[in-house]
Amino acid sequence: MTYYPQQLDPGAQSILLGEIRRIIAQAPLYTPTMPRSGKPMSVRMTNAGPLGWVTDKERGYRYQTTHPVTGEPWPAIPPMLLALWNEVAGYPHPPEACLINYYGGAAKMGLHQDRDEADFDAPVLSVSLGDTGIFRVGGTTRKSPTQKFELKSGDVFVLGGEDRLAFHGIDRVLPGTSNLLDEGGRFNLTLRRVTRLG
DNA sequence: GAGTACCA
DNA sequence: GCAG
Repeated sequence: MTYYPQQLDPGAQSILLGEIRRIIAQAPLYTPTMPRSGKPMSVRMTNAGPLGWVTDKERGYRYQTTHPVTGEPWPAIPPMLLALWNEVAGYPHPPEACLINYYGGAAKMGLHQDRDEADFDAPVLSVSLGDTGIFRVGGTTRKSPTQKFELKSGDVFVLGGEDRLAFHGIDRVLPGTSNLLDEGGRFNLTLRRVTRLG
């Protein structure tokens, strides 16, 4: 099941953006690379929480406790995001990872599944900040048809239940559709439970 | 042919 | 330019 439980109002969006800026000051955005090929992704990433999702040529997709460039532990997940999870996720254990993706100018992300977690019972909760993203979701196989949605600044979106393993991606970001970020572009935050049990 | 968070 |  996919659903939009709520929209953050502009005040909440700018408070959340401040939290993200604080995280990035401590754990800078970096450019992840694909397993085996080492090709760079167009989004830049960082994380908050006890675990962060990373990828590189040598070791591939995984969660780890430290930033791959600085070697430091990830900053804490902002309390307001933990509160949002409690309101909306319907899952009795807190998220362990908050992946922060920044889509600059032409950044996009191809269709993929979030399947590097041990717990697929917990939903994945996403928050969009900044320019509108064209989001594509399909089914659990690559051949199933896809649908497009616009994810606007402040949109809270949940992939759970049957759709927890749905293929999804961002086709592109529409420049100039939000004035939240001075530099333009889009932040997407995804909260995930990684390990089983609490 | 499998796999594909890239690239075409 | 956009769709798939």
